[in-house]
Amino acid sequence: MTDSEARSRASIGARRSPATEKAVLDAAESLLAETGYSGLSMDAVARRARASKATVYRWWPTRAHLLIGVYDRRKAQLAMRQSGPLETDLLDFFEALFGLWRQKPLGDLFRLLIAEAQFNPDAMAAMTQYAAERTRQTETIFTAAAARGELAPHVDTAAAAEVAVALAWNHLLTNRIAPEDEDLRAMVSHLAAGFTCGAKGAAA
Amino acid sequence: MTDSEARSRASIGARRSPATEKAVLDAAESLLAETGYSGLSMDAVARRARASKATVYRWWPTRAHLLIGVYDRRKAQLAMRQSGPLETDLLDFFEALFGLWRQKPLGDLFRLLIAEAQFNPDAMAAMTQYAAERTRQTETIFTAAAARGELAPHVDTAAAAEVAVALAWNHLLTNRIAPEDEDLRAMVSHLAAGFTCGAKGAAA
Amino acid sequence: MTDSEARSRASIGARRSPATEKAVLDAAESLLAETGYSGLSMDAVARRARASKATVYRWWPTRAHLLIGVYDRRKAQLAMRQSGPLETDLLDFFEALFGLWRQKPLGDLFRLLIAEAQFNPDAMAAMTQYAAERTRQTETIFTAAAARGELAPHVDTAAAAEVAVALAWNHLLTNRIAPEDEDLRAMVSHLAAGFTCGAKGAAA
Amino acid sequence: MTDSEARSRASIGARRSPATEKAVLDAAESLLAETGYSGLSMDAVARRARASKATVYRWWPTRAHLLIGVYDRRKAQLAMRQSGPLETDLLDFFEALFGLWRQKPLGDLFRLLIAEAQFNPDAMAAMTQYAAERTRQTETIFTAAAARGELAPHVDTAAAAEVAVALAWNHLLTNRIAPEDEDLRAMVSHLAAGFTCGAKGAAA
DNA sequence: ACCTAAGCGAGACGGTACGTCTCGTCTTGCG
DNA sequence: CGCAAGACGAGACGTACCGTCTCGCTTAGGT
Repeated sequence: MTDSEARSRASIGARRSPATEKAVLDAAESLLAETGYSGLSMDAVARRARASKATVYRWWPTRAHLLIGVYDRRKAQLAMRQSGPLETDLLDFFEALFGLWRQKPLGDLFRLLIAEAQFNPDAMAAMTQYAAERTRQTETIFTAAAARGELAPHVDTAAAAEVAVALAWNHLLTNRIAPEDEDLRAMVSHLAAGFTCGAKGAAA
Repeated sequence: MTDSEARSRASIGARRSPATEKAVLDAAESLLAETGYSGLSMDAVARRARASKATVYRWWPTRAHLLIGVYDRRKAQLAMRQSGPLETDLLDFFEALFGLWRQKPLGDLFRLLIAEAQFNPDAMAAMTQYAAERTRQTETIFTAAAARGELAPHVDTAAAAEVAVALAWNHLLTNRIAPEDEDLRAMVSHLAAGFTCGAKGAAA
Repeated sequence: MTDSEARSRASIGARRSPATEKAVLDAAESLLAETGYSGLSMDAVARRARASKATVYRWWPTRAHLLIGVYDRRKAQLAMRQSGPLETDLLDFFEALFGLWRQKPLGDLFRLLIAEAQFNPDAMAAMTQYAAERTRQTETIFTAAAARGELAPHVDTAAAAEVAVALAWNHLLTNRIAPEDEDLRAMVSHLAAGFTCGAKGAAA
Repeated sequence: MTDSEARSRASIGARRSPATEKAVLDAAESLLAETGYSGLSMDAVARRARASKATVYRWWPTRAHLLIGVYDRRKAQLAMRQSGPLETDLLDFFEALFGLWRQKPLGDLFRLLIAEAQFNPDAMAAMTQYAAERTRQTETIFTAAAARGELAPHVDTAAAAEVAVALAWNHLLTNRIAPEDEDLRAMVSHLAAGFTCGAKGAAA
């Protein structure tokens, strides 16, 4: 956004200005990248976006809303493969997810969202909704495995997805999403064994 | 007595004052309980503890250090029973842990510690250390089950403990630690099944 | 530049609040009267004026500016009589000036201004400007005396005024502005003699 | 003062340590030179002198006492010549005095002493005493002139000295002690004329 | 030779002011 | 009416200095 753009962004009347929205979210994102979450103040965002504080507050009442706004623009789809066997699919899933989180600023954004959710109900709602979506998506790995007869009879696909997601979060929140992690391979192997043991088509 | 308290708080010379340390941590804890994390400002703590800001900063350089300080005083031991069978032990574990977290301010304290760890390396270190300790403790459930021959041959006790802890965290961070949760019972049952399936002594 | 002009014309923002200005100067003045210069802290002024520190700092960047602000509101005109003879006029001048300085808080205000000027260039500028004004005013005593033919031929009116003002300051700074001072009368008599000796109309 | 000197300066028993006194005054003086009066804090002096704050406070209860202490070590004698005529002697006096004040840190020291005296009674006492001494010294110029018959009959030597000193102060406090000042020459000439006019031996 | 008393460096302590920053609200005038 | 600009009250930030205190030491001078 250049200065002249900013200057021309005065008002479009009694409607929300898309140019301002973009300017504000751009400012928020660049501030996050440059100075971290602590640098994401409403003042700084307004200043950098050449927006008035009133405007920022009108559309993003708290800094958590800004975080969510940036996050929503950025959140990416994860390509899920369910070609089997389960262990391979699970490893693919974890590696794809960790790879996504390793891209700046996606992983940090999600960490911050989880952290913010511990204080802020709005952030909690946004985070919960996203988590549910991700869990549902993850569940497809297990429904596909079930269709292939790989799953043990006791396995509930939703519960299995929750276990996988919980482990992924745990790694994110404790800074263990580095690539080529041998522990990750062992963990996935162990997990798959628990879900497939006793199934007829296991590891077939 | 106020007088002797006051006099003993006056000064003990060029050594750290234990009375002040207690006063500051008490103040921090009560502020956390009353006004939440956002109310835990260095100013407010110093004011309530009748300590000078310099003293607070001398020993607790950031608000995260205060959080860790309060948390360290409060962190409780969890009574672990390994009488078997595994499913019962696991349910006991989750219910005891969630019960602990439901006590004010323990659960919030740990949530805040995890959240703070996402920005603050000191908090991350404290949190990581505590998490490791808790995971090791949790592992005993599984080693006992293994000794009883309940565990499936593929199960690694450390990995199993990590799964259990990750699930517990996930529930805490998404506000699902309410008592008498039927989902919890189902989850534990599902988990135990994965760990025991195929073992000779399973559900014996 | 057209660009900056355009931007500056786009919006002028909110205006300075006169009520706040008065409240701050009132607070500063009352604090000076009650607790002296050392009690004139920015914090205390903001507190008493129910103004935010940012506001105080916005308009009075240092406590010297507050001092100057209070002083500017208070500085009084001195009624000068030039009815002659010079000795009477001079005595009138010193007694009127010392009388003014004896009124709380004027004398202290000026002493503080002179003291502050020894560290602070802003205070020095304000003080210098005021001193020049006062000296010019004082000079009228001597120009009137010259018009009446009372002055010795060697006397430069500006230099004479400087001598008078320097003596007045000296008395202020060494705490000798008490009323009915016999020394003052002697000093003035001596001074007048030096300025008039040898003049045709002297003491006529 | 080297570090080892400082370390060996532990104590000489139940009497005041001259080494410490020197170290403290040296520290105060160098701080004044480097950072001005505002940098002359008790903490900084103690730190630089490797003295304890208690020791500094024991012997110099306020920072004004430090100022006076430094000033007393530094104050210099002024060589006074009374060879006549008065105008030359006066010009010599002013030029010698201004030359002294122009030497770092003497002029600033005296300005600060006068400023400090406006708040602090101790500083006022020290300053008053020094001023009296200087005035008495200055008076010798006029008594010598009187002995030579240069003085007009109305002139009181004490009053004349006060006028001279007041003018000198005025120049110091308003930053007009630069060398080779033509105004100074005019002022002195004017002053001398006032003191000598009508005397038999004037300009003899 | 011992004892007492004071001075000493060190630095923790309760306070409080510093000057800056952010918060969320409000006001002003342009488009 | 939305907008940029920005003043405002409130108050936290982290640093610095205030003056007081205790600590453990060193040493002078009296016993």
